[in-house]
Amino acid sequence: MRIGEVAALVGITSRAVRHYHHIGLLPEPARRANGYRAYTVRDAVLLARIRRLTELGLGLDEVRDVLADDAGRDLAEVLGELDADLARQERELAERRRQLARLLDGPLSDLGPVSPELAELLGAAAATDSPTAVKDREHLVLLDGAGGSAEVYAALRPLAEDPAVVALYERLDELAGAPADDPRIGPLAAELVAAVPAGVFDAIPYGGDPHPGIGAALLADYPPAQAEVVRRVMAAMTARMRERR
Amino acid sequence: MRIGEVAALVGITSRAVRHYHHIGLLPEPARRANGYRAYTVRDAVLLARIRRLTELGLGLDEVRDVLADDAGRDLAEVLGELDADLARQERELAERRRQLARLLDGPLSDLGPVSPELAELLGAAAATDSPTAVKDREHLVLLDGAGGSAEVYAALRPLAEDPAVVALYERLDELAGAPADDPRIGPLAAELVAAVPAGVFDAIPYGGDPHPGIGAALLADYPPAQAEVVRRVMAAMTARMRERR
DNA sequence: CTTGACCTTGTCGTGGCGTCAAGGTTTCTA
DNA sequence: TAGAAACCTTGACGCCACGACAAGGTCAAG
Repeated sequence: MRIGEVAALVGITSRAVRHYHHIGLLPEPARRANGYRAYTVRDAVLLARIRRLTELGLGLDEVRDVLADDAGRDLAEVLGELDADLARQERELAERRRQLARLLDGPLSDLGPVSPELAELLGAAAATDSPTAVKDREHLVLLDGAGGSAEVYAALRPLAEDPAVVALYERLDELAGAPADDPRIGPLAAELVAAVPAGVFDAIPYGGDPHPGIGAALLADYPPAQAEVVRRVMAAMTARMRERR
Repeated sequence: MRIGEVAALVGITSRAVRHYHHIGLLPEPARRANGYRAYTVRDAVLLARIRRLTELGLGLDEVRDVLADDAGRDLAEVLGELDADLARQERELAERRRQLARLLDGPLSDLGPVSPELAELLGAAAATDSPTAVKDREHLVLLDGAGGSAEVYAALRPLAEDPAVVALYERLDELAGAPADDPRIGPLAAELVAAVPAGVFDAIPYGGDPHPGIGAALLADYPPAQAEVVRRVMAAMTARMRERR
């Protein structure tokens, strides 16, 4: 048989057969005078075994191992491992599908896919065009990906529903062009801190300061006066969280 | 933020972030004086979205598409396709696991994993060390991989169980060193053809001659006298099968 | 001043082949 | 008898999402 014939017989491509030669899985057969490979029935039988094993999901080097020790004992062992592997993959797949279903079930945030808990919180929040409010929500989305906790969201719920919070955001917006020593900074920071429900501090998982660069980048994201407010609010909050421990 | 910080924040590796830059999925941020990349919160938010999408199983170019059209419409569409794809993969996985279970359930042939139907037939066949019998079974295993039919196996069942067939194989063995004109060839071929149950011809799916090289290789697998017997048996069988159509 | 933890660019490797490229051989057909 | 179609040969690159390594430069702490 020529290579195309043996390949068609066992149901694979000639390229695959050549590949098996290349990696030493199948010995090179004799050649005809014109250089064509001349396959025997034995080669075809071997190829058929290779095909069945690869179709089960074995890698080519696993196939080589199985073919090497002719004993069926090793085959059973490898197949056992393979089944465990497939079971694991199946679980992962099912898990991803569950995540997907949860995403498709709820409303799709325009900030991308988020956890259903956060999506619910964002949906409950008062609608506003305030730029700082939008930024704040982006930060929530960011933390959501970094393992945001449903308890924090629950604790934030009353804050999100409070219509008064919109006014606070708007006062923050007004500081966009203000200098870093604007007199409105102090009072606004104090009011913001006071607005945060006490339960939030208990819910936030406190795992030590992560990286100094992150806080700096957060502040760099705001114009000077706003950054100063944010700095004060964060300082007050971390201080209060440190008290708790 | 430096690259390691933003990577840790969103839960990926710095290498992945650089990769996203390389393929244009994430724009290169500004550099500090020392050449380090300086990431903003916006970058982190983008990376978090990328991470969530890739974790769902999207490819990076699909992620790019989703991020490109900011509309949530396209996202739902892509996620729908993705779910269909995952469902397909899940079915394939389950199918492979079923095959595996069937293999592990029955006895493992020393010729490698075969369909349970063929395994059953081989188990029922009379035990023998005859080389031509072994070869014959290898051919069955080969055809099994090429979509062997359970009906053929059922039709062969009485032949396999017949103790007289062992004697036929042994007479074929004896022709190993004989010349191509040995007088035992004719009678043996006739008896072999007569031994094949009529039902086999109905069961064999006849799809025209596949490739001439295959038959030639089959004959080349035998010494001259045996090859002549095989040639006659096959000629008789194909002739009878052609009659049927 | 060293140590160690970062950062930079660039390149190779992964798995199982698919897909050209640039030829040579064989066989069928006009 | 020529030419086209269908084979075959070796060789090399592409895929996908990075991991691992090399060979440096940078920075803060002890």
